[in-house]
Amino acid sequence: MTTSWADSVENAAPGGVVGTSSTQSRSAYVPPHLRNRPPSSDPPTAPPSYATAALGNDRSGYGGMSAGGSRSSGPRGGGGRIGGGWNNRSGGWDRGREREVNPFGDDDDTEQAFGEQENTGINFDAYEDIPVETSGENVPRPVTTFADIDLGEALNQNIRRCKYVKPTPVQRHAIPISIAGRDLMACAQTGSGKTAAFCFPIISGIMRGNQFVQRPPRMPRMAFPQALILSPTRELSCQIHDEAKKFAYQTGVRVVVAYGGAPINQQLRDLERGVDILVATPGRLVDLLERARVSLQMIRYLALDEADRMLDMGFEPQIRKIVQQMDMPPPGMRQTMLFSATFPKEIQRLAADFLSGYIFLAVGRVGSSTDLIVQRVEFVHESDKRSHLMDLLHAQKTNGVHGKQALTLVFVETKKGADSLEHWLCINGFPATAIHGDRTQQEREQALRSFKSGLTPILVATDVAARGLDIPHVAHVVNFDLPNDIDDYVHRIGRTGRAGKTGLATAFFNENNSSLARSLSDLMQEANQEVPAWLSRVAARSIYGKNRRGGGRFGARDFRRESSFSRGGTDYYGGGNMGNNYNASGGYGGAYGAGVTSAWD
DNA sequence: AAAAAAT
Repeated sequence: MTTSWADSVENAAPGGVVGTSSTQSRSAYVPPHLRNRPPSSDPPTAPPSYATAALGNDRSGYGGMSAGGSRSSGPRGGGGRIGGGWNNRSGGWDRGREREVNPFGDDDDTEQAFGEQENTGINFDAYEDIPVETSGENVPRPVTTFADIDLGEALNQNIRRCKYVKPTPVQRHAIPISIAGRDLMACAQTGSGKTAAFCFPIISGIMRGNQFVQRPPRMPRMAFPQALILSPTRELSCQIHDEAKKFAYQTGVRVVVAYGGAPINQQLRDLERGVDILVATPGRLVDLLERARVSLQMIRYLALDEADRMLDMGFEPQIRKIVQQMDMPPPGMRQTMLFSATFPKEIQRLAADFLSGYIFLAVGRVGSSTDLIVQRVEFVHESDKRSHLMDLLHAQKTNGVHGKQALTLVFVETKKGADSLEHWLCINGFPATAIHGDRTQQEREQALRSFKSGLTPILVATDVAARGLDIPHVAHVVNFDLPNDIDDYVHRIGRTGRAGKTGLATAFFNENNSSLARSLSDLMQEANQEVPAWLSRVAARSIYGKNRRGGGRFGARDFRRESSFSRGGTDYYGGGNMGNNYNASGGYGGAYGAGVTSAWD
């Protein structure tokens, strides 16, 4: 057995790791990001607060719902998987059968692994004064460090391996809320660390709860996940799965992904080996439920990423089926977390069906409100779009950033449009690829890889790529065709300007987009962007209403406050009896060295 | 009207 980098870290980490059976001597190697850190900066292990925190999510009372009777005081699933302690890594479920793949890929060559990460130069100052609004009853106080909450040593190690030093604003608020067992509707720009915000509490909760959770009924070939994470696209589910695997590494918490377009057999095998957290797209999950290969009766956590999309017309029936018409415990018996950058009122109203006594959390729109993304709108007739795009691409050809070609993501309206634009770009000497829902899953993943690697630095995409995908180094988002919904615009431009980096978003506007004029103009104004005079004129004439968010710093407001406190929509600090406001500043004091980053997803 | 999501 090779000495993994992870083992070395563990050995180097002070604080007395409980349950580590050190049968062999390990080197005392300290990885770069942990050097120069005083031992005292490590989170203490298992402070007394842990016991009380654990009560917060004690939803084990729904025992009556499942068959099979007796409460199990021991670990479930056989094999003594958890063994009652944090950080039990070697015992149990994976013994002999498979070695858990190190998702950090740093077993042998740590330096190289970290050298490839390009997360220096993060502009923490840009996040200093992010406004935060919470509403709901008894909102738990936010934390300022990961150590303020005991997530468990194994998870803490993974947080360190990810080089997350400070929680992001959404994490500071969302993690204590979900650790306290509360339902949550969270509005925060993708790229602000949402994935970790719901994964950390889930993983931690599964680890701590395992010895209390009822053993699932003995049903061969039926999987009983404790957490379900749903997302609207296959690629996003993959991405969440990859992230969750990192966070869950050597915690004993098993993460499996299931989505369409890929052979189901491997997914079935993965499920049979055991799953605690299932990441899925809705269609494939319904399939698995109908085949009776997955049961939701042990679900303790439900997370919907891009929740407003999941509840819009296209997805709502499937989501209702999964959440309300199968065997999932009802609200109050499970913990539900909804995340998105945008949350229209009407969707919030729908979402209330899935929640119980929830807390609404809004973190100021990072991407569009901090000048990190420069937004431009140009009037381009339909017939001129291609040559105009060509001009843009020519102009930026020379602007490669540190040797790497700047990536350009071009959004179009239709799948056909994506194909034809890709073809046109290619025959005109621009290395482009395309992604849309009519391509095979292989083609989709290939396109994404080829784009990320810079092999084809231009990606033409439909809205399949609009949400959630984290593609580093996207310098330019072009809205070749503007969407009809301003929320889609927000998600699209959010593919650039991530992790504190700057980005450019160019929109081609013409008479077909007049319905968007008003909201686009308002949005840009709020983000301190230069609004062209012609756009202001079109917006002023527009018969379409003002941005339904009512302007301001948040992607949405708690609709529950709307009726009693609607005074023009800008009064976020109006002193409603259920509202709380915090200022998120104070955490990013600049105490970071190169290569150390916060948890911007 | 379009896109996404099961086979």
